[in-house]
Amino acid sequence: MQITRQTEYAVRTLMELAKAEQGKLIPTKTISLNQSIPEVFLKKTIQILANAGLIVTQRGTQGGVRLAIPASEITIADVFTAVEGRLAINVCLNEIYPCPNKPECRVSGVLQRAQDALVAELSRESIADLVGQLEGTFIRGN
Amino acid sequence: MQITRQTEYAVRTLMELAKAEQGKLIPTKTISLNQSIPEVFLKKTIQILANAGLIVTQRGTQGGVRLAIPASEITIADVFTAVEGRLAINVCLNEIYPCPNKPECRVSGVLQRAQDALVAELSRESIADLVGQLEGTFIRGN
DNA sequence: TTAATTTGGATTAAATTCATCTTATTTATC
DNA sequence: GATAAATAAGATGAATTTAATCCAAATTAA
Repeated sequence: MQITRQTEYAVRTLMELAKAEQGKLIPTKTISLNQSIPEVFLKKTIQILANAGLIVTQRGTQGGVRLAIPASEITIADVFTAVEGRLAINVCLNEIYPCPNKPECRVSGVLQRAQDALVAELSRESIADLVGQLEGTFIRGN
Repeated sequence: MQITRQTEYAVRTLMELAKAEQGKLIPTKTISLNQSIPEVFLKKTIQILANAGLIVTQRGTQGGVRLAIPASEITIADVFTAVEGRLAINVCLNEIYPCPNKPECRVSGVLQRAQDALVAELSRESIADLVGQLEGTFIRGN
């Protein structure tokens, strides 16, 4: 019942990018050093965040990583979903899971409500909130 | 970010006992069959619940398992804690974890609030609620 | 007292997940 | 072309989860 290290790493990576100058590319190594995240593991995390459309990567010299959308539009719940996949605190809450007695199952009922409460809190705050950033200052790159 | 199968098994085990006649001993095998829980694995779960003081076990012929306290006094959160240990959705939320910048860390802040919301929901309902049982009918054995 | 039943507890093992490391490739810039 | 940096595939080791085996201890009934 714990999030993985990678999920926290992802949140901290996005915070690091949010704190940087708008649109500026930050090398993975810098994030790794600033946030004490194992570099090679961070690379994988960055790929995940890029595939999820939360960040943009740029190869080559002067390359690096930057936010793809404003930090104020990335909720913590978004990060969780990007890294861990669809959030489900129990197998049975995954719509793919073939639990035969789903509608009337009272266990899944409680778990669903608990999960909803969790997600609501995680959706309440954005990366921008975490770094104490003012809104409306993001300039979309191209 | 998922509970273990064992935690769900524990909830279902307690529900099974709550549905039984008050104070009646139910053999592990019966619970295993009724709830489709691997028998040997269930034994371990039962030991955990017994150590947590939620159930009472009795060896020998006609032996089995029964609730140690009224089903209305066992919340789902209690079961989670008994099986998974102190509930903490991130390592840093464990008071033992030596995160140097705990007080001002905003990540742990969000996570703490999310966890609180989760626990609140899990504490709202008891095993008795899950089986739709009337309260006040429990007779404490000796 | 003996046999049957049932939990207790230790050990082992398979499967999965986590976290990290390795190595090589591609891309961009100077 | 040399260099810097991301991309990608995959290997590895540790931890966790889930499960199975086996034998010991306790209790009850015949």
